[in-house]
Amino acid sequence: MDVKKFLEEGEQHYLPNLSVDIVILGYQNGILKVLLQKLNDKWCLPGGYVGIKETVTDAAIRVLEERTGLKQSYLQLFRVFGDANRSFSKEFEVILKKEGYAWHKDLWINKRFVTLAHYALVDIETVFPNGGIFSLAYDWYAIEELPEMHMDHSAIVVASKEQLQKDITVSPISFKLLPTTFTMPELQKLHETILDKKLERSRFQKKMLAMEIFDRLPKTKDNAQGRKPYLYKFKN
Amino acid sequence: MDVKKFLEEGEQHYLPNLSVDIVILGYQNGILKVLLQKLNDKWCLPGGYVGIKETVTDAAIRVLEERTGLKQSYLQLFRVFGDANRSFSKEFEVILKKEGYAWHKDLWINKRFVTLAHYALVDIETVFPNGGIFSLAYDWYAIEELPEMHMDHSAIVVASKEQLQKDITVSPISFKLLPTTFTMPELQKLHETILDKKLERSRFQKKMLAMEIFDRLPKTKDNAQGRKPYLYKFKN
DNA sequence: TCAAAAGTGTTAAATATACACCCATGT
DNA sequence: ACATGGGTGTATATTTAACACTTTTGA
Repeated sequence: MDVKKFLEEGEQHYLPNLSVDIVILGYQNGILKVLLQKLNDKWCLPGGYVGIKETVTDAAIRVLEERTGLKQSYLQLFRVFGDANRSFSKEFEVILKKEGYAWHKDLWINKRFVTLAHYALVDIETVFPNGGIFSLAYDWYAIEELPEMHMDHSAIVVASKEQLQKDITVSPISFKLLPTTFTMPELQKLHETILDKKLERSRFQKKMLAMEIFDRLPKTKDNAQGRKPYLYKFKN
Repeated sequence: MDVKKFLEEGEQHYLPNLSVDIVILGYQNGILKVLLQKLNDKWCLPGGYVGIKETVTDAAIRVLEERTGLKQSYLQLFRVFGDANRSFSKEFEVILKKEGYAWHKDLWINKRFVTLAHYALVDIETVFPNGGIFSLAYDWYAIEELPEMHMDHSAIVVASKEQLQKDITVSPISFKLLPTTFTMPELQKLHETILDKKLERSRFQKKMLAMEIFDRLPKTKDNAQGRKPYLYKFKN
């Protein structure tokens, strides 16, 4: 869809005042990262709108696929941001005027939007990022070193991390951030990164293995020195 | 606000396609109950819409107060129901025609609505129920014996109970369903009702007291026989 | 053969569970 | 005084935590 059509006809296709934002989380070099896109001079979360005949869940899946190329990922609605003056009107005014589109204040995208905030866990190496029709650029940012972001989007990122911290202690989902095969030390490092604290090696390993959701494969050899750890993959 | 004005001017005051539903939970005679209102021939949840300049949270608080008279209650958004064809158009058609209002299919309330499902915990004795402008009646129903309900509203009730079951095992909120003072046996009975299982007396008591969030008062005497249990109230 | 990292075991502490015992009250 | 229900203690099992020991590997 091109921008002109999106601006003029969008309100016929999407529910007004409702958006879907996705904190797409990846993990690389021991750092938790978020996929952001540049809009005007600041950054924002990948997002989109809910089609008039589209389920909210389907909208989130679609947006995630549009931005990453991934069809199957862990995707979870975790909060609703519904402040009374949540609006991108200022941002759109600048960018649309700059790009030469006919901006006017009654455009549907200028309205107040309640957003359904999701987070997604992806294997960063399998992602083919795509910035969408408006953004000038996209990039992965360390979640602890966010750039200046529009509106409440950095708060949404922070909230997603807090939610993820709760979720991984209850439910085994962290491996979704890793390649299909990984070692226990790698999984432990990931947990430590998410939880911002050291975990005890023996206990962590036992807890993970006790769930019996991982299959042990032969060994890896990517370590500088010391014993080579086993590789695991998620069962089924 | 009267019905005519609500129908004609509502779309100027509320966000379209977005509603707030609240599962208002009370506890009486050892039974968990939901406050429902009658719309046409079936029942539905108390609900409302989000004012154009109103926070989502404020909208939920307002709806809860409108229906119960309560200003301070435990209120929690727990899920979003966003199916593509969620609409009350059929219900509104019947009821509005019956009541003699000018119904037409393009009325804003006939559209598809994404609903933000909340649950509230209230002391049932302090509630002054109010059915709102459309309903013919309101009543407390045992959560296990729901009447026929509109659309997905019974699914929302069921989902709220599941959420509550998770929440009370993690966070001490159950007492919000009781009067300001209560006994441990009463609190235990409440938990058993919510969780649908028996709990061991000694352990339950110790767990509750270990949290140190309740103050022990003198005794009660409402028991038929046996030793009188202590009364407790929530600290602060 | 030694250091580093991974895997496993062993013991102690903390929690959870089951049940027993004592206390207060009405009949 | 005894049956009933409430409060507390105790002994056991289970889970969590801390740390030690062993194995594998590269230098």
